[in-house]
Amino acid sequence: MGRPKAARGQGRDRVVAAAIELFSERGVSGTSLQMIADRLGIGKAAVYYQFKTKEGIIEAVLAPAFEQMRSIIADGEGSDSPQEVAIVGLSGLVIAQREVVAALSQDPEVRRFLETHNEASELLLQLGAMLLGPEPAPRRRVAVSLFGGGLASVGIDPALADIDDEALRSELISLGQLLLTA
Amino acid sequence: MGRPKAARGQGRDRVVAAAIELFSERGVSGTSLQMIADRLGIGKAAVYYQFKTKEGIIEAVLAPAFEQMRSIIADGEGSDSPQEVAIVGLSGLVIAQREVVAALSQDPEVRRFLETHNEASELLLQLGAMLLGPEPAPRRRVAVSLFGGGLASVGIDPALADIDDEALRSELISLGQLLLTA
DNA sequence: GTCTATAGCCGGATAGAC
DNA sequence: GTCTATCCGGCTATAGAC
Repeated sequence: MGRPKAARGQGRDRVVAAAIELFSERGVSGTSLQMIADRLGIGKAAVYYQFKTKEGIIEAVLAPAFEQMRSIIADGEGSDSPQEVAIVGLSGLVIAQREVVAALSQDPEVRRFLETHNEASELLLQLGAMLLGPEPAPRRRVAVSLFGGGLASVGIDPALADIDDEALRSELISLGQLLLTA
Repeated sequence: MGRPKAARGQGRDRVVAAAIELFSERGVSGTSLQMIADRLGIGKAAVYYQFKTKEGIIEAVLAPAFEQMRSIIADGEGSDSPQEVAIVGLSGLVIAQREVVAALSQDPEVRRFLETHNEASELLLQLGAMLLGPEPAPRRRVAVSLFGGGLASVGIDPALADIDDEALRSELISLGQLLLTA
């Protein structure tokens, strides 16, 4: 019992925070456990104490974003406009987790990770379906792909760093509606 | 003299073609020279005969895309609507070089490459300026980022594989105009 | 919880035979 | 132009001291 409960998990959280920074700067493949350890000022083996494998770190980095996606999907199921829910929800997700979303959707290593984790790919498919709606025409399908890919890159675009979160969020929602109701 | 001229450069071209495939599947950091050699059925040292460094391969992969960007910029300079030229030109670029464009704009290793090659970053800045126009409002700036990032991901989206090039190109142009004139 | 040390593998890159 | 062999360094991961 030595230590207060509040301290538990801090080590893990610090590793995850450093990993997010590095993943978005250098990509997952370009980030070594040594780099994560160096950024925290600890040794490589100390990182292994928190996570037994690099894949475990990837999992922990992605977890909160997937949690938020689950909640968007749940919201959409009770709604009469799932598309609207998805546009608003995903715009909020990008704002809330800029770096994570970038790593999430743009990194090839993460794509490979998803291929071996069907529950996660399933979430992405469901969100895609919400945006597409029933029997989408080619134009809508292109628009969904454009919006999805664009969202991720907006999250990390340094050229937009001066725009505050609320303004960015409302622009994204409005541009999403423009694209997907065209 | 032994060999017909047509054969010259074939070795290099084969390496570049294999590299493009692998870069878009696994990212630049996730692709080793051994993988490139294996895909061609040759040894690693044979790849080094064509390119002295991995960076040389990256350069050769990106070169045609940058060439096309230069030509878009040149077209825009004589036009009274550079924004239109950029939308049409970039949509065509995505179609012409789907995999290259993906690696180009989404890979962290390529971003690092660009930081050390100012001529290339300069081209991207000029294209960005063409899309933005003079004194862009925040909404336009977000739209440009969304369009740029979205374009790249449309190029590699397997869900759009059944849409033929000409249809995709015209949808992209039309969606680009919608976004950027809003 | 963090360290040093080490195992074992794979990375980029080079030399030299064929 | 392709090969084998090799160098050296960095990688993930583990073992064991503190």
